[in-house]
Amino acid sequence: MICGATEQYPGGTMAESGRAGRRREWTRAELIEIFGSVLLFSRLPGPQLEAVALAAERQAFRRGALIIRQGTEGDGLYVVASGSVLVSREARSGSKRALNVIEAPGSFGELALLDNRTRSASIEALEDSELFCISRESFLGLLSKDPRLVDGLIRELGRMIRRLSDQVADEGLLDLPSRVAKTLLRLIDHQGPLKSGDQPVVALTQGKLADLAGGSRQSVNGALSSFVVRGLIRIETRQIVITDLAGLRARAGVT
Amino acid sequence: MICGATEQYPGGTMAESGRAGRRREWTRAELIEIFGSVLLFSRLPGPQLEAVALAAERQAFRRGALIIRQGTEGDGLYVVASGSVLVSREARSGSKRALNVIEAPGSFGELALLDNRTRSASIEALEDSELFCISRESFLGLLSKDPRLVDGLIRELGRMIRRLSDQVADEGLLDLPSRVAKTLLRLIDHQGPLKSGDQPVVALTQGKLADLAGGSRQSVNGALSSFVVRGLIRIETRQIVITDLAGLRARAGVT
DNA sequence: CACGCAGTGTCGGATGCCTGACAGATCGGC
DNA sequence: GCCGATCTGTCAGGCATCCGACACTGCGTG
Repeated sequence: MICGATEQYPGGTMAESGRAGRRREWTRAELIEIFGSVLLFSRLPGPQLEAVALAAERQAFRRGALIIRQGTEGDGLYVVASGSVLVSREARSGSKRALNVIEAPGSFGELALLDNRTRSASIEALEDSELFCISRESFLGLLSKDPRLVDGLIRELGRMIRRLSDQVADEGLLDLPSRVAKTLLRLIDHQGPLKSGDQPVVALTQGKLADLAGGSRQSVNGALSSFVVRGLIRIETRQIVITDLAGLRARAGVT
Repeated sequence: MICGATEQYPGGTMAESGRAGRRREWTRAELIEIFGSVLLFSRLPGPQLEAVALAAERQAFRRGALIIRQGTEGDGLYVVASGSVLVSREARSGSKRALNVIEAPGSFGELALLDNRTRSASIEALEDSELFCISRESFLGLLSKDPRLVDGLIRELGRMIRRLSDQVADEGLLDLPSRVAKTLLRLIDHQGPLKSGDQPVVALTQGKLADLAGGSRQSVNGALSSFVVRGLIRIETRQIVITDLAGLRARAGVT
């Protein structure tokens, strides 16, 4: 057991459930495609990518499953191959604050590579998802063999810092509706460019969106309703469709 | 002019003003001491530290001077040799949010090394301060010559991420008094261990502390007053003395 | 197919925090 | 040593947001 708990399907087979469901193994080409799309590994050529993928342990999680519990031991880096996960921190009081959503292809757990502290956040699967887990030891081995990985790591960390600085600054500087708008924009712009004609979609319950925006579910619902009135978005169950991207940008106060 | 604007003393000599005042040049030993204490350079041996110091341009700033303006061009890394600086972001509206205080010995501007974007935050001198500025070009040169620098950079970035994650989570999860308490704790624990007998001191005006904690000056003042009543702190002009560290930790909700 | 649970929409009261205002204290420059 | 600017302390009014409550909808599960 390289990467901690693996009993993600406690006594049952994985149910096919929407687009995330997937039982077959990945082909070599697919793996290279996925790992190469992760910023951390983006500088690596094909063969090295394959080596990374080989060092990883495949794991699958159902929608809602807890992948990492904040405060526990664990030193693995995870690559999200399919599906998406929610990064959140919880206070002693039980209330929790969501920090980020990571969609395939993406990665999380980079911090555990740098120090040996306990997990700083909890990770939950937003849909049925498949992850690849690479132990700290394996990663450091790869790192020493290929300095291009260092480059990717630094870029990844830099991006995280910019994002987090933004979030801290927005918090308390913007009112809730603006924060909601900004959160929506943040979520759609780090899911790649969309196919032409399609409208960007944020697939989250309003509750989780509220955790991300730092407000109560009710208030976020109110903000969203006001956006609907102005034709900026359309609300569907478990997801929000952006119908007027420019208008939403304006509402968020982005130039 | 390697590191941007340098006219920090517009037509005047630097006034001796408290502990920060300092006119003479630094000795080689002092430079090594300072640079070696910066996490970014902590892994480098003496000779390399000296090389780094030689690549840096010395600059001095008066209390209150604007060192970097958010949104401007600039690619230098700064080392704080004496004094302290405030990192903050401002919104279009003019209101600003302080992110962090960096005291000597410390560094800022690491992000500019990673990408070529404009400055993501403004930097202001909290006291008369002396900085050493290293251009991106110089730094990358040093980086390629000594891989130990990479190690330091990654550690530095990792620490920033943990700190920022904490801040985002606290925001909106804690009420203002708790946030104020936590901000005070954060400020004193990354200024090194104190001499025995001394009580930790946070040298900030209540206004700037409010910017850091994400509240209004008035509310922060109220929170501080309540701490005084409970004997946790003592308020002096332009600084706050922690008289009951354990009590303050409890108030912040830290175990 | 029917039930249960999760998600959505909406109220109204309670309140923490902000805004604006002002007086006294302290600092720093002339 | 004086004076302006900065900093601290405090109050009252207003409002954004939270919280608890409840009805309705729709998904997925047995």
